[in-house]
Amino acid sequence: MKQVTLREIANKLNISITTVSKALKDYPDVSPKTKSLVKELASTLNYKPNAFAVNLRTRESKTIGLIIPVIVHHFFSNVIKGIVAQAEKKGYLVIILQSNESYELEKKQIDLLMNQRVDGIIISLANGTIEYKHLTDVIKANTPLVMFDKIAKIVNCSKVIIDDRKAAYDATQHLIDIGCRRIAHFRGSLLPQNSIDRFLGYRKALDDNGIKYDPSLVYICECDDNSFEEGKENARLLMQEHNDVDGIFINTDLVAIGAISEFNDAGIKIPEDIAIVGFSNWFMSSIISPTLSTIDQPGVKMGKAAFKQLYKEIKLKKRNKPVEYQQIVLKTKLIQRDSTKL
Amino acid sequence: MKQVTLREIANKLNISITTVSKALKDYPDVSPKTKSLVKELASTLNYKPNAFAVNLRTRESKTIGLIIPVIVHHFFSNVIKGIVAQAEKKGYLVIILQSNESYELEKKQIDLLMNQRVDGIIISLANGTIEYKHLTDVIKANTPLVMFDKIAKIVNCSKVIIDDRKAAYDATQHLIDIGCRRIAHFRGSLLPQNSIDRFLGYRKALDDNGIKYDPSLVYICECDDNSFEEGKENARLLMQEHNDVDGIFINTDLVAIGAISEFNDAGIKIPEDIAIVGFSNWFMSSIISPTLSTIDQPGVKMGKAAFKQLYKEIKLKKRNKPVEYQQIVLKTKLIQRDSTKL
DNA sequence: CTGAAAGCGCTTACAG
DNA sequence: CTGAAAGCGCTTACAG
Repeated sequence: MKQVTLREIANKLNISITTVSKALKDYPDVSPKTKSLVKELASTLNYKPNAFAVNLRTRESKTIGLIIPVIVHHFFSNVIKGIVAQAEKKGYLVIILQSNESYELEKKQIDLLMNQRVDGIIISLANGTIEYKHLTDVIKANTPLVMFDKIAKIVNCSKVIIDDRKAAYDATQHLIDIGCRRIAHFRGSLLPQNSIDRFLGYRKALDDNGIKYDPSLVYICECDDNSFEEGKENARLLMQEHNDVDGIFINTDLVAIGAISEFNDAGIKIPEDIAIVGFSNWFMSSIISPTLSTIDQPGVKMGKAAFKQLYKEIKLKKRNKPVEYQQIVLKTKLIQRDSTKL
Repeated sequence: MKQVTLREIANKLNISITTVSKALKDYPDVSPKTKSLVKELASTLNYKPNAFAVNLRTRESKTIGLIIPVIVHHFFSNVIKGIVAQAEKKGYLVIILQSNESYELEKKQIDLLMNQRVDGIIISLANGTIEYKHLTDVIKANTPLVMFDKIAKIVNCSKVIIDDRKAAYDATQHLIDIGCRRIAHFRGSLLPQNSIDRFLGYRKALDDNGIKYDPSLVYICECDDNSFEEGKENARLLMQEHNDVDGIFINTDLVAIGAISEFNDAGIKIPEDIAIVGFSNWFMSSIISPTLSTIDQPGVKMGKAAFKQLYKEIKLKKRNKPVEYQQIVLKTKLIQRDSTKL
C-alpha cells in the first residue's frame, strides 16, 4: 500500500497542491466548499502527512529525547510515565535511551538525539558523568535541555529536583527523634549531586543535634544494577566494624531493602537494634517486613514538571523569545513505617 | 548556532554538494584527497546530517515504535530495556508509548507512530483491545509489526511469547506435587490471550491429576494499576467463600504479593494453610516474606528477540524480499521459594 | 479564493 | 574523479 500524498489528492480533485495543503490546515483563505471536498477525500484515502517532509520544512520534529541511567527502576520508570503522558497531551513523542550510568554512552546518546533533531532533551545524568561539554553543546546548539534528579549544578539550564539536602536532613532528624545516637549512612556514588546533597543533609542533622560526625560510619554504594546486593554487603561490613550503630540513613530504598534482608538473616532486630530510613519510596518498601520508613520522591510529578518546562522553552525558542531557566524544586515527605517505629 | 549543511561545506571547499555527500559516505568514486579534505572540515564544523532530509530521501527513519500497557511494571520495564539496548546496537531509536490498557489510546498511538513513519512497531496489547483493525492496517501499510506477551492470535505477524499454557500447567502441577488438592486460581482480565492460556494450563493440570475443576475457585483481576489491591481483595473474598482451599495459582506476582500480604495480616500461614505460586518473577518476589514461588518470564530476552525479529523484517522489506512471520517461544522455568516449601 | 514557485537538506542516476 | 539536475513531500510568501 503506497502512502497517499498531497499531490495525489490534488490530482484527483483537479486543484493545486497548495490549496490542498491549505485546506487541510484550515487556512482562512480557502473556500468552505473546497475545504470540505479536500477533507473528505483525505479521510477516505486515509491521508497522513509525511512527517519527514513536514519536519524538514517546519524544522520541528514534535519529538523529544529522554536519557536516564536505568529503566528498570521504580523512580525512573515513574518519571518515564510522567514524561510520556504529558508529552502525548501536547502531541509530542518521546525517544528513550538508557545510559547505564556510563558517561561514554551518555555522550553518544546525546549525539544520536541531536542528529535526530529532537526538539528538546530531558536527562538525568549517569553516575560516571565527569564532564559536561556534551550538555553545554546541546545548549549552544539552541536545543532546550532540562535536567532532573541527577543534575550538574554548573550547567546553565532548567532543572527539576527535590531538596535532597533537606530530605536527608529530615530522614536523619527522624532517626535522632526516635532515639538513635550512633547513626550510619549508606551513601550513593561519589559524583552525583544528589548523593552529595543527601550526605550533606545527613551531616548537618548530626551537627545540629550535637552528634559527632564519624567518617567511618559512611559506606558507599554505586547504586547501579546491584543495589540490593550492595545493601547486603554494606550491612555485613557494618555489623563487623560497628556493632554499636543504632540507626542508618540509606541513600535509596533498594539498598535499604538489601540491608534489611541481611539484618533479618543475621537475627538483628529492626528497629529495636537498628532503625532504618531509606529514600525514594519504592513500592516494595511498603510490603517488605518490616516495612521501610523512607522519603517519598514524586517520580511522575517530576516527569510531568520536566516536560512542561521543556515544552515552555521549545515554544519560547520558536517565537525567538528569551528563555529564563527555572529551578523547580518539588516537595518530598517523610513516610514513617515499621523500620523506625520504636 | 546554525546547523551546518552540505552546502556550507561545499562552498568552503569550492566543490559540489554531490561530491561532499559522496565523500562523507565513502563512495568509491571520490578521490582520497577530496575525501580527507571533506571529512576533516566536516568534523571541525561538527557537521551532522539533517535526519529529516535523510529520512525524506531514503524513506527510513531508523526509529521504531513501542507500545506497552504499563511502564511502571517489572516485566515491561525489562522488555523496554531489552528492546532499547538491542535497537541501539543497530543504530535504531525507540519511541515508547503507554496504552494504559486502553483500546482507544492504543489505536491513537498506532496512528501517531504511523504518522511519524517509524520503520516498525513492537506492541503488547492492552487488556481492552477487542478489535484488530488498527493492527492489520499497520501490516497492510507494509510496516513490520511484532507482537509480544499480550498478543492476538488471529493477527498475522511475528510474535514473541512464552508458552503460557505450559508455564501455568507447571505451576499448578507443582502445587499438586506438594500436596494441594483444592486449588484456586486468580486469573487475569478476560480478553488477553495470555490470561486465557494461563487459565487453560491451570485447568488442564487439574484434569490430568483427576481433580475436579470448580469455577467458583476462579477469581478475576484486571491487573492494571491496582494489582496489589486486587490481590488483597481477592484473598479476602477467598477466605470468606472457600476456607478449604489449600493452594492458589496466581496470574501475576504483584497480585500474588497482595494476596500474601492479606493472608499474613489474617494470620493464615503460607504455605502451611495455603501454598501460593505467582507468575513473572518480579524482583519483589524474592524479598517478601514468605518469598514467592513463581514462573520466571525472561523480559529482557523477550525484548531483544522482538527487536531482532523486527529488524530482520525491516531489512527484508527494504530489499523487497518476502517476509516469513515467526512465532518465537521463549523458555520459562518454575522457581520454587518458601511459599510452596512444605 | 486559487495556484505557481521556491526551498527545507539531503541522495543518487546520469553525463562528462 | 566531479558535478548539474531531479526529486523526496511538504509549507508559505507572493502574485493574480
